[in-house]
Amino acid sequence: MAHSIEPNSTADISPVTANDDNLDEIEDDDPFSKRRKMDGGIDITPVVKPIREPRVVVQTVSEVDILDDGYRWRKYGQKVVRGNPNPRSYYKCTNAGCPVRKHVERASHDPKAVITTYEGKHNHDVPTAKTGSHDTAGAVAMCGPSRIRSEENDAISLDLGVGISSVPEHASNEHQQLHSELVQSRPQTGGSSFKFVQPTMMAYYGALNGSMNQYVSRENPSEGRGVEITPLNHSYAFPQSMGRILTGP
DNA sequence: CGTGTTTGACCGGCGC
DNA sequence: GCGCCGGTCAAACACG
Repeated sequence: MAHSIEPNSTADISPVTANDDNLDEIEDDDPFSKRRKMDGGIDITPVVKPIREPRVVVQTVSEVDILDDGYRWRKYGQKVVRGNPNPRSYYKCTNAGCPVRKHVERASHDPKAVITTYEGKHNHDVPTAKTGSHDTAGAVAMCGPSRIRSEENDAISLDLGVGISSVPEHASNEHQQLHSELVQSRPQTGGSSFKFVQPTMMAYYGALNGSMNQYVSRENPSEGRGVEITPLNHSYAFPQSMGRILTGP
């Protein structure tokens, strides 16, 4: 049992929009600021910062936990959390000034299910190739679904459209959050209560920062739970990753 | 040499 | 007030 993520019984696709009334205050400056200063430093974080980062949870079925979304991540920690024998890894975007973090953990009941939680918005373009070492010449200033690059590896490619360029000057932050929160919350202990969306075929494109969050779900929403409906046979453009996007407050 | 990973410790929040 | 748990930092280490 554990926290069963069963879209089956619960509504899997229900726009939650929990508190969209306040979700707006997205700080595009620096959502995260170090809050603690241990070495005698004075904490310079006067105001309470209700961290309201857009949080996108993507569940994928894969043997690798590396979801290659085109960005470079640096692991900064790993911890075993309760309710899950598998350790959770913490990553940060290596781009300077990019506050985006992501947590990766495997579902306790599904060794193949990888839950990736993205937090924050990238304020830069995708570095393109990871090892290409080529500048971001082709950084694709995309504003929407664009590339689903699959590193011919085991890494999964996921495109979380980002790019501040998408939203030129509408920094007025309208309620541009991911309304894509789909639901499935489990008020249970040790469980995780999150909402998830399931694009089924991993075709999800969410513009974190922007006014656009579009998920493109290929095929109809299967009702399978974590189902690995993903054809692991093909070296398809999208590898074995069918993901569900979950977003939580 | 530079970059990224690993690992232990520490801090802060929350619940009891 | 105490203890637990999640999250983050920083030093050391490994690899390319």
